[in-house]
Order: sequence, then structure tokens, then C-alpha cells
Amino acid sequence: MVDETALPQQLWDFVYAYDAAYDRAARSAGLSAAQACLLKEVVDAPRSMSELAASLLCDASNVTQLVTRLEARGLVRREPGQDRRSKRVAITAGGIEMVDRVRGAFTFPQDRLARLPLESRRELSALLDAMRD
Amino acid sequence: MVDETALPQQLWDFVYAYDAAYDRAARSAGLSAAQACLLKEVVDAPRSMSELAASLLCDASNVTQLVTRLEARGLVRREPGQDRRSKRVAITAGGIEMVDRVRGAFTFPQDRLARLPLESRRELSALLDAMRD
DNA sequence: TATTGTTATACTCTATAACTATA
DNA sequence: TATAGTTATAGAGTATAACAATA
Repeated sequence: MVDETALPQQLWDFVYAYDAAYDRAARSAGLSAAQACLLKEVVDAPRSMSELAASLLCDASNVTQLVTRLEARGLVRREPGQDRRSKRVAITAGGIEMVDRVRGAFTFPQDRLARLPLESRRELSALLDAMRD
Repeated sequence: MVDETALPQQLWDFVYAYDAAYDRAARSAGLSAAQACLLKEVVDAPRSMSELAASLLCDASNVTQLVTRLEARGLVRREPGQDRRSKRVAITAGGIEMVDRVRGAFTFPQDRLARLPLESRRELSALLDAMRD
């Protein structure tokens, strides 16, 4: 376990800025970050509601609402699943276009990263290096 | 500008997991992530409402509500600012204790990072290295 | 009984617009 | 007029609990 004290405050700042950048990209496409995340999860293959809850780290009832909103906009489709209880969420052409838009709008928060003290960037690099082994 | 296509999907996964870890830590202390972030901003020195809006990257009206909730729980205090329009948000002893609790509960999502392909970790390291110069 | 998903509900986050008080 | 902050409002994200249908 990596000690928390070894993590520079600036690493959190970087994550925060990265997150905000993603949020901006999603919003520029007319989506919330949560909606964009869900679309990304189903862009390659359909997923069941429970699979989505697991990978999005949220409750199933939340997925229900997210999917309902996305379905109302024609970006995903509920399809019958394996047994008659489960459903698969499949992306539509419109949904794929949205994913592409978000990707295109995303810009790496280089300015924030560049503002990190040398020391912090070194620490982060070292942290990653240590994990290679 | 760093090209978006150079960023591995796994980098986003890492950021996502890091963010979720912070959220868990905050919740284990009975705070939302947004509340914990605000407390962190005022832990060293009082800040005005508008300063908080700027550093939290959100609207001032949002800060008003966050501070109102935190103040109701005795974690921050509104103090008179420079002129009679502005206010400073100061942390209380209870607020400091909360920040410490969140810090103590935060655990680095090492498992996720360890799951990154070597290739991705190398790319991230390289990205950081390149920015040193 | 256990699992999959939904519904009802409540709280928080967030922004926009309109507002008050002060500068 | 401009600035700091608040209030009113609305939409979205989120979880808990209770529920229906299926296994």
C-alpha cells in the first residue's frame, strides 16, 4: 500500500483538472460527465445494467435513470438480455457520434500539469516507475 | 498541446479510480467530495466566497450553498471580509478534524494502477518526463 | 430464496437569473 | 455602474428502500 503522505497535493490537483477537462468536453457535446462515461462503457459492446453499475461504481438504480435519459434522446437502446430478467444497453449511431464528439473536444489540461512544481512531477514519475516492478 | 490520441484509455481509468477513492474517503467521514474539497481549500487560511468559486471551478451560488451546509454542521464559519460586501470562510476545529479524517481514510487506488498495462504506465511516465523540460 | 431491474423518494451538486447591499 | 454574495428555481446525479418479474 502506497502511503498517502507520499502523494503530493499536486497529484490531486492534476486529477482534479483532468476530471474538469473531461466534464467540459462532455458538456460541450451536450452531455453530463456521467452520461459520457456510460456511453463510453457501451461503445464497443452492449452491457447489462448490473455490469454498468459495477464499472461505473454506482448503484443500479442510478444506471436505470441514466439509461432512461440517454434512451429518451436516442443515444442508447434497451435490448432483451440472456434471461427474461436482464437487459442489455446498446449504443445507437447517435450515441457513437456523441462519443466521438466528446473525444474530439477533450483537451489535456497541459497548462495545469505544466504548473506543477518540478519536484511533484518527479515524485509522480517515481511513483509510476516504482510500480513497474 | 498534447494530442488526445496519445492518452491511453487507462490513464482515464486511473483518474476515475483516483477520484472514486477520494469520494469514498470523503463519504466515510460523512462528507460529499465537494464538501471535502471546499474544506481543503480553507484549511490553511480563510478564503472569500469568490476565491472559492474560482479554485473549485464552480459558480458562486454553488459555493453559497456548500458553505451554508458546512456552516450548519459547524465545520466552517463566515467571517466579515475586507469591505462590507465580502466574507471570508474560515475553518473550525471540527472542520480541521474532518479534513484529517478524510486524509486518513484515503487510500491510493494502487490495485487499479497495478492493473495498468506496462505500456500505459510507460506512456504516462514519458508524458510527465517530457514536461520537465 | 436470490437476482435483475425499476419505482418512489430524498438529498446533494450545479448553473442561470434575479436580487440586495456595498463600492 | 460594477462587484460580492444570496435567493429562487430547476435539472441532474446519487443512494436507500420497497417492489415486480424471473430464476
